[in-house]
Amino acid sequence: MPTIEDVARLANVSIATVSRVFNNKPDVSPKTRERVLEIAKELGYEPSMPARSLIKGKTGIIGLIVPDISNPYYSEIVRGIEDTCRIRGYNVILCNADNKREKELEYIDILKNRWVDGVIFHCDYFSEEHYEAFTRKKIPVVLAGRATSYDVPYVTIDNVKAAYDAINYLISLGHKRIGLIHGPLEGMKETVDSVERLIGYKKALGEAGLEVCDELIAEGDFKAKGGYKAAVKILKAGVKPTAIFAVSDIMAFGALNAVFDCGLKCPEDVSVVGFDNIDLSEITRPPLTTVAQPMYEIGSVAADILMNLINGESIERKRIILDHKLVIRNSCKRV
Amino acid sequence: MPTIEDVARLANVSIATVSRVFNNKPDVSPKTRERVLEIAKELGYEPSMPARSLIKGKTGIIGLIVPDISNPYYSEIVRGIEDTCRIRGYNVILCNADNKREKELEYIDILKNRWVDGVIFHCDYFSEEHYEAFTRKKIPVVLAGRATSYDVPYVTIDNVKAAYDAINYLISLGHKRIGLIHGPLEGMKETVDSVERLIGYKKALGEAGLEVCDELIAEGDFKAKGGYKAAVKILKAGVKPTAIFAVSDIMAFGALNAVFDCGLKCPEDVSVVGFDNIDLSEITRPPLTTVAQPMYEIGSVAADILMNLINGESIERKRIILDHKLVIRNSCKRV
DNA sequence: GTGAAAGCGCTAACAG
DNA sequence: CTGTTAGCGCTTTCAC
Repeated sequence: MPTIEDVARLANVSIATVSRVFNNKPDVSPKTRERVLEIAKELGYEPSMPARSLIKGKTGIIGLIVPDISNPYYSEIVRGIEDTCRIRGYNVILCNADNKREKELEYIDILKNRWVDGVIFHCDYFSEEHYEAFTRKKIPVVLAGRATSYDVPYVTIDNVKAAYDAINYLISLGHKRIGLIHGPLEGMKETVDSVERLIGYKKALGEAGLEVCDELIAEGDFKAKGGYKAAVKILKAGVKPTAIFAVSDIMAFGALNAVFDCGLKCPEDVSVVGFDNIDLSEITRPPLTTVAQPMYEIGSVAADILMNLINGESIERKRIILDHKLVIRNSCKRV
Repeated sequence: MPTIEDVARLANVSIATVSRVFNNKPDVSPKTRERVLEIAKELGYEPSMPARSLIKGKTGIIGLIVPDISNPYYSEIVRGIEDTCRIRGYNVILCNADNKREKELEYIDILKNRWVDGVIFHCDYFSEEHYEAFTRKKIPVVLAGRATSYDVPYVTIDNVKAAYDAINYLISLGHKRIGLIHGPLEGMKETVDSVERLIGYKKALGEAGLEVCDELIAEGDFKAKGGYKAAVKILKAGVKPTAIFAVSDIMAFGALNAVFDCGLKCPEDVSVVGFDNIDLSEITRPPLTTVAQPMYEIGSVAADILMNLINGESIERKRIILDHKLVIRNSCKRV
């Protein structure tokens, strides 16, 4: 590995000059610049980032903490983040934390020691402990896909409204007994997807004068099997639902199968609505009607905000609510 | 941000001693150690990784170049890699390269400048150019999910055998007209998944005395829509296939729908076999029979090999072929 | 325009 | 056991 000194020696200049060339500083004569570049190329020299980081106090790296990269919802967000960072010359350190407080805190620590310029964080519930950790360590942070009342920038969607829209659609189709499959509730903290969507669900029912029936509400785990089991539970309950709203597409996939396995048909007997609009949601049979949220954009916007924050640029808005959209396919029917 | 010096001053010791404490060197008196630790904790001091990297010539970071993290197949591999690295104290820089030579090379460059200790690489075809880049820059590299004839460690499965097994299964069920949906062929380089699986397909047919019919072979793009189109093409061809083998589950999902949309039933009229065994493959209707490959393990083993390589430990085997397994569900039927 | 020198925060001999 | 010192490779004054 050639260093700046090797280049300087062979080019008959000082290391300061080489440094100037590689930092595009103006005061270097064209001749010298050319010669330095030539020698550097010959040697295959390129500046060492760690050395640069040490002196500048910046690494050009951002940390990314997500629950689980193997989940399509997150991997799409991550895609948006990485793409956006790449464009602006940042690299991303990926951290899977499985929503475990302990792992998250450990990663925050590690990232801090690595001098990352900032981190994008995604967890089910952004707690005081999290806020404390970032604040104490003075790490710029933005939340992707999660809101918070703490003074931390975030980009997400309006989950209450999104669920509300989905249920209203079902109601507009004449459904009266609508089941709901939510995910883990995290002690009913308000800023958790499932809780917010549950609120939207109840709100819509309430406004339509429909009763909220506990038998129609079941807990899943954001996985297909969990969705399946929850759907079976709802389907086998006393009140026969004519529709089921699962707060994630993956769970909706499970629900779709549960419907069939219970000897029913979707959408003829039971309508199903999902949430997320992941790629695969259009290839189920029937194609899934779902609430689309812009995963890629959530990641991309979050990354942009973080990088602006890092570079001291002013942020117009710290709390960004992106639009969701009901994508109507063929899993719902008028009753 | 407190530095080692701050701690040294307040603890009344030299920075060398503080360094010793944080590197668990033996020759520090328990008293001193304790005092140093206490002060460090008070100050919230932890060693700076960039500084450490600079002096040690190692960063504890490994680079990870994959085509696309938002693809479930890759994200599962990545999961295995990250988990395994985490356990051994390494962090991972994630790079999406979309199989674009240019992006890959650029990332290799960046990772080199960042002094990553090694990289795990995944691309459709490992070319001379790639090999050259890693060799010239002296970056330890291991391929995950891809074989090569170059002197580079890799961990993958036997794609020829895997496809061969799948087709033989179909043949054993009495199928004679078996369609194949492959992915892009990359100029027919041998070490490409699709090419290898195509070879296995032909081999099985050949051994069974069945003819390879071009009309039964179509190209997809590893996406559901591509699989759908390819399946339609095969289904509408002159020779009516009784089975279709798609070399990825996602394409098989598309094929499943194509079958239905052509007014046929799976498995009654057409059997379908996929490849990968991603999570979702068991929730299709019918549940997909598929060739399972151990994505997580591929990543995990590749990471282990790389870290051993980095630490100069001897590698028992540089070329690891993990087992695949035919997972029989309900998408195939005897004819 | 260019060079000399002082660090960035840390580790690793080498003394004592 | 502990301190002193010389860098790791680079950027950034401050002179010339």
